[in-house]
Amino acid sequence: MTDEGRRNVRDLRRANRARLLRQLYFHGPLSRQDLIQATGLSSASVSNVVADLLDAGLVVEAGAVESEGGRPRILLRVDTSSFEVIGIDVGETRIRLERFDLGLGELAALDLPVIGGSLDPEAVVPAIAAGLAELRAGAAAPLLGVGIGVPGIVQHQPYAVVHGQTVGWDAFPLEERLREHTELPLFIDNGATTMAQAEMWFGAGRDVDSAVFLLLGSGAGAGVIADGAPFRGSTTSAGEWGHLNVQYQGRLCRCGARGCLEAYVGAEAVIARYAEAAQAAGSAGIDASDEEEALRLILAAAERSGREGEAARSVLDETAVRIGVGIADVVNFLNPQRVIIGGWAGLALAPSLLPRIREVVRAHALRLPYSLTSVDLGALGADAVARGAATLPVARLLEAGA
Amino acid sequence: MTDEGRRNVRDLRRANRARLLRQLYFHGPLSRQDLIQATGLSSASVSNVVADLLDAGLVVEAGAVESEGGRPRILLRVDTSSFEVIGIDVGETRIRLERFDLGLGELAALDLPVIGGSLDPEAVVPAIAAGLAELRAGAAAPLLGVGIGVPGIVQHQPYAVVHGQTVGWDAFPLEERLREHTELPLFIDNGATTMAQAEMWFGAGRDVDSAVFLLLGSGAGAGVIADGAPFRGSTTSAGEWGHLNVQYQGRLCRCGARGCLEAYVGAEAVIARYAEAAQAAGSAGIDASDEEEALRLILAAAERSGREGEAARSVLDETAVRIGVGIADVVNFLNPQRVIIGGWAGLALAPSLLPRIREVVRAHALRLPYSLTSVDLGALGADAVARGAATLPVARLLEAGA
DNA sequence: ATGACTTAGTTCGAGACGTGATTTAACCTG
DNA sequence: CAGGTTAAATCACGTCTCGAACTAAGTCAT
Repeated sequence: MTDEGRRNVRDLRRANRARLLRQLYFHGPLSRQDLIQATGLSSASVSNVVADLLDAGLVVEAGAVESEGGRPRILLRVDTSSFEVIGIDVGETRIRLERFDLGLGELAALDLPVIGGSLDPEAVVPAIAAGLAELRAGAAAPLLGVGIGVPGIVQHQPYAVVHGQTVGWDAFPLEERLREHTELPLFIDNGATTMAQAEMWFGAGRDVDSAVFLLLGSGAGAGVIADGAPFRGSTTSAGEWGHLNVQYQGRLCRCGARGCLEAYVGAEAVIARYAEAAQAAGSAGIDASDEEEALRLILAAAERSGREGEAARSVLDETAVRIGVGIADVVNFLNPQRVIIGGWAGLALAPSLLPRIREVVRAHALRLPYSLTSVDLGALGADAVARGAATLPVARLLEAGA
Repeated sequence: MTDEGRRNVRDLRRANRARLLRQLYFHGPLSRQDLIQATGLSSASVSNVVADLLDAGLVVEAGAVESEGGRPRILLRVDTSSFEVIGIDVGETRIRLERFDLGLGELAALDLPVIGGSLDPEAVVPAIAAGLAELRAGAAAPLLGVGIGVPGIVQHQPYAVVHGQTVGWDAFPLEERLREHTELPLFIDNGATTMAQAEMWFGAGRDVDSAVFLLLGSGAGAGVIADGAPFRGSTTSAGEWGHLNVQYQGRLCRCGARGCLEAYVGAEAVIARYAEAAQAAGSAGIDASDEEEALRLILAAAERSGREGEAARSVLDETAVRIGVGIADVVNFLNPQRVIIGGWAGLALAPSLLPRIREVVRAHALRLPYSLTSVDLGALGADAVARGAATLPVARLLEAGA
């Protein structure tokens, strides 16, 4: 039904240029011969299109492969220094800005703490603007654009508006507000989706084309990749994994509903549940300055014997069970080739909970989709959201082929 | 990452031919002028491509539109009599075969009861073969193919194998087995997906491009449409809505897990739950020869006063609540523009339960995705599965443009 | 009835593209 | 340095879409 697509011969060339560029970006360096093999185009066309790309400065020669009796193959690669991009992770506990080259090699980074643990959108805009200015100062190549991952649903109408129901962002016009501070192209998307894109390009999803990436931080979300591309639903709100209902009339979630997964498995929820359990057990609970430390203390407590350890182990076990059930839902409903757990809280919790999580998934998923999937940890660490945000302008470039 | 797509100028023509054919199929009859508007192609190209389609016999002239001072526009439409297709619904309670013209107008139908309420795959194959032979007898045009909707997960490896965990089909090689009886092209897919396709083309999804269709029969499944096309996951198992976990350690589901939605909302589950409730209340329960009658009796009982009515109302109310929660999950996670309830049980239950279902969805869904969606009844009735199956060969024709 | 006007559809020449065949380039071996 | 081998560029050809010119088929005023 979409009215996009090739119409005339020039669109055809654009598509073929994009195809070669993409191949070189993800599998380069390659020779022209390799490109013929990989794309099915004729040698004449590959020569022509490569000449285009060389002229545009997007691709450069990268040495030659040693000859085996004939003319040696000249290798080609994307010139990663031809453009730079900026990726921003607007998290509930901090804002992280990073500058990358076109190949997503990190060039500079900046961490801004969120003041008072509250993500006031009115404070976020000037913070990002200042960070952007600082990062741009060192750039050695034109900036392709700025990608931003946010903790909420993004609606393009046509300028990005963010609905962060759980962090108090009510239809905040982030794109328009940032537009006052910069003329750079802006790409705003849900943070879980950007994380998913980063893991697909460079991490745990490199070798599949359908996967679900769980972002466990203060809350819980997911990025869904289908057929190699982000699945966004009719707005971009697909992937609100944290608000699957796992318990009828269960715990109250900060979204206002009862029984959401996020009310059990996000860092905020785990900490709250531990506080309740500790109180019930008559022990002291924990005293931490922030969520990351609190989570570390709970994990440490679980190693100890006695009532305190018992409470921590029980809270963590239920966390694993709820995550496992949530993953089984995803496996049954979306049939991904892989489920990847990421986010700072996910990366902190999963190493010790993974066996239990897998056990629960096995018990609750249908046999066939279960047999075709696996549950693993993210490969990129906690900066995957910012890195994935930076892939957005690059993806645009690869699609356009210029 | 996909390696499909246009390469040379002939592929370009094929794509444009497909584009025009598709436009005529869904929005015809149209004049060449309308096609220029709709596709953005030049008048010259439209003339050429239309000439192709006329030569191929796929399109015919269909009168003219009255002139407004100039030469009248000649209308074009797809010749629906140029091909016929067969669609088959393999349901848990019956097998339905239908023959259609290319425009999915029904030409003939055949209903085969499932003997003994058990869907033995070894009995299904000869039944389908016999039904096919009977239906083909009356065909007046070449048969484009046979589409089959089945109650289970379909894996193409490369011939369709059906995993119907809840009906006891264990990797049944349906395509190979049917191949022994017919040389017609076979298109096998999950029944919920075919129903979704039918509703998208001709029913409740005509004006959107992202929707979820719930198939409530003996069990419960869903067909997911994203960007106008069926979402199939890495195999075709996406959409196993009935096995979302809605209650930790809840009722035992026939899939073997506990707390699946299907253990609460499928006809089989509703009848079982009513039997338990009636027994607990000391009333007689129901005595019906099949599931459809049983469901009717329960709905009728809910209209009566007294303990019996009370039990029925309570069972139906929980059914509505569970369906509502299951829909809220879908709304949050996939962000569809519409959620449509279909299937014979869904169509029987939903009229009376819809207000309660909507109330529960509202309470459990996030505000934004809730505000962008609606929950409604299917528009095509219970033969949507067979009709949707028949769309599969047609979809192939429209994609190929010849 | 006639001719001016209007709109629909076709034809024509130009420009762009991809392809297979041919030619040129660059290396190796003896 | 000649003969062989493989890579890359070039050429001639066919196909495509497009804009413009042209033909077809109506209406309307006179």
